[in-house]
Amino acid sequence: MTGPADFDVRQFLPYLLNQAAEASSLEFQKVYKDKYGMLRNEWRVLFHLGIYGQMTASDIGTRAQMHKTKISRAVQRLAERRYLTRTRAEDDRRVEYLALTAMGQKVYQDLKKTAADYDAALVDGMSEKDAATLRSLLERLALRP
Amino acid sequence: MTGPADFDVRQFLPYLLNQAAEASSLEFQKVYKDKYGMLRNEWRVLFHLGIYGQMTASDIGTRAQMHKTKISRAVQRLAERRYLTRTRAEDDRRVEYLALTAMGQKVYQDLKKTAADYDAALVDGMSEKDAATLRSLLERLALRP
DNA sequence: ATGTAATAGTTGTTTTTGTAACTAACAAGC
DNA sequence: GCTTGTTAGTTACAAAAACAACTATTACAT
Repeated sequence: MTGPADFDVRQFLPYLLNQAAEASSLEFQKVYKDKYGMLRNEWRVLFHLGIYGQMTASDIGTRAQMHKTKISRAVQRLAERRYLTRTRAEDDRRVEYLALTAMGQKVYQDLKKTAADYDAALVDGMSEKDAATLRSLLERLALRP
Repeated sequence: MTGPADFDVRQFLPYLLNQAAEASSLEFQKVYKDKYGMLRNEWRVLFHLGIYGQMTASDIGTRAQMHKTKISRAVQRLAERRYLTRTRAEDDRRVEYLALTAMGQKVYQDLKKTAADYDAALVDGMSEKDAATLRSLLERLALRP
């Protein structure tokens, strides 16, 4: 039985997850940063709009588990760069519909392709099965309340 | 064959890793933050010293893949709280040996125990085998240059 | 020995984030 | 209709991270 007494903190999941997340984000981060001047939160908002089309800031918050201030600022910057448009809802004037512009779509497609390639490099050497297990467990950990 | 065209960005490893890392860090973060007023980098430095005993800031940097400014500031705060002591090396006066005080050790032991419990909760419901696969793949991703 | 480079660690400045408080619009109960 | 509460989103301020420049010391080559 493995108790707390001989627990190896180097194997602590939050630590391993952070290490892996930081390391694996590094290379891809450079792409959206250097090429498009984007921050991580902006990339997240962008790809959610790319996937789902038009949605509100709250929708994004729910889907991406992002706080509303992060979204608010990311949306501002993306709007400045003309990657998205904001449309006030007519039935509920608190709400704003967000959608990518043509330019935003192009950036999304480009980044998505780069992401696909980079993802392939990351799982290179892993078995299909292990990679699938990894993704599924990560999803599960991410959804944990 | 799965090409970039139909790649689902929601399955992008860096994204999943960041989501899982953020979510899983949350609960534990509160412990070292609220109970000991520590930041993540301080917790990292602390547990490295707890594991390896005396080491230099550079050693920690190598082991934990942390930048030296992060370490420098974390060490400062830990020293202020009397969780560690700094000893100038006699043979090379640029170097400082860091080691936990008795109080630092106690904090480390307490956090380690909490971490062990929390880790157990995280893997609860996973098979032993899957949990092991997860840790091993994370380690591998973390070490990627 | 002496100028050049490298290493250990710190400090200063700028960006980003986190937290809380805020405005505006809507909803519901009485 | 008017108070109370809720939701959408923004803004202000404080905390933290990133990045670059810095000091001090040692190593190395000529």
